[in-house]
Amino acid sequence: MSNLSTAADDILACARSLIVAGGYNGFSYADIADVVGLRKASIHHHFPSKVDLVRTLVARYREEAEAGMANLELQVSDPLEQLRFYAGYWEACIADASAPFCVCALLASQLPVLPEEVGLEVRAHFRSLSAWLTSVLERGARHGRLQLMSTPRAEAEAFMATVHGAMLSARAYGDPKIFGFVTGPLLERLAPRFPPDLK
Amino acid sequence: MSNLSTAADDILACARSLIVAGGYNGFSYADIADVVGLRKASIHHHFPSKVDLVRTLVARYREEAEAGMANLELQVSDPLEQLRFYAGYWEACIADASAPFCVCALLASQLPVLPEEVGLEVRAHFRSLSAWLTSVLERGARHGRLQLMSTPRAEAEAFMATVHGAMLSARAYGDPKIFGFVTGPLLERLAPRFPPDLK
DNA sequence: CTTTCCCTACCTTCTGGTAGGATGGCTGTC
DNA sequence: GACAGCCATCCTACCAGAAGGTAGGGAAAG
Repeated sequence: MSNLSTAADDILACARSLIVAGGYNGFSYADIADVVGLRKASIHHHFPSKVDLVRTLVARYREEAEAGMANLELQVSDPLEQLRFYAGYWEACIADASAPFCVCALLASQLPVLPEEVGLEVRAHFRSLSAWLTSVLERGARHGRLQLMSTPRAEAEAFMATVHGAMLSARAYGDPKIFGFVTGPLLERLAPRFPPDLK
Repeated sequence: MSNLSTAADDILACARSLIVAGGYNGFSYADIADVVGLRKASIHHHFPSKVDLVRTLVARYREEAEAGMANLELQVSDPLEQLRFYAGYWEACIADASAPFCVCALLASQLPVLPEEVGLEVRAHFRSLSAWLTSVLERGARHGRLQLMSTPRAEAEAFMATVHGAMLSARAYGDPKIFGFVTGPLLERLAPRFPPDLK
């Protein structure tokens, strides 16, 4: 076991951070080669074309995201706490600059110029994230743990949009704190004014 | 008067729509040349470098935005109506696909790989938009025309983030209606439950 | 003795950008 | 009005480097 096929993983990790920084056209095979310490041709050995690389990168990202949502369902039962955890995850990623943007959100902004296969993966992530948020909000509303002002679906789309917009603002202002500044009140608003049970 | 220096305007308009589609690295001088019917070298005559082109493009975009805000202050007095107009403007742009994304929002997502001069303009737009939204919300709250749940500044940042995120979702889903689906409830929530005067 | 991984070397196309020439409209001056 | 000069616009032709990608060989592990 141990470090099986580290090279491919390194390449994917490097490409991910490069995409997060500048999108699909913001990096090249040469950029990756410089960072991981391989030659361009060796990158092509692992991922024949750029489309291959980015498609598998996004596919893996989606798997991780799905796993994260599934895990959150197991570990945390309270819907509000699930949302808090989700927002907190991104707040931490942005604060320590380890992954200051969602790969799919960034790629989605360039959808019109994305290779079709990549675009399909990106869209799928949006649907999956939206579906999960909808289910969390629906359950929270049903159990009186969340206070919605419209349908779960509408609140979910608004929640997702606000989180993505908060990432953008944090980047635009060059200030990680703006993310929490935006998502904090968003979560507060969803918390019930008079908690049905005292925690 | 009449069509003075139409060429430069054509180039800027074309570059704008190309940036809206794919960002700074998503287009080339050759792409512009194909569309406006000039040769690459002629584009360089009007805008010596790509940085020149995009910097003036964003500067002009900012001027238009500032003018739009100023005009809105003159034409519409009610803060809620101002916000509605702002959101409605983008809803229309997205629906007819004429400008399905804010140039600065798209460029902001690629800030780390943007030339510094362009980045500065982009950041300036965010500050200016945020400042205007803050003033609208502050005034609305003061006059009882808007119902805020936190400070005007916080609501302004949340509003801006949600609008940007809604643009992203509309693009990701390939469905212009999602923009209104997200921004509609956002505006409703700001509208006073019991209007202080009956319109 | 095949497969995996990585290499050097090379290719084609695209990239932003430059040099320098042709056209043609606007000046000022006689 | 004629004429020279200027300058804005657009062109062809070119360049160096970066883009994504290919061909084929060497080492080493199974």
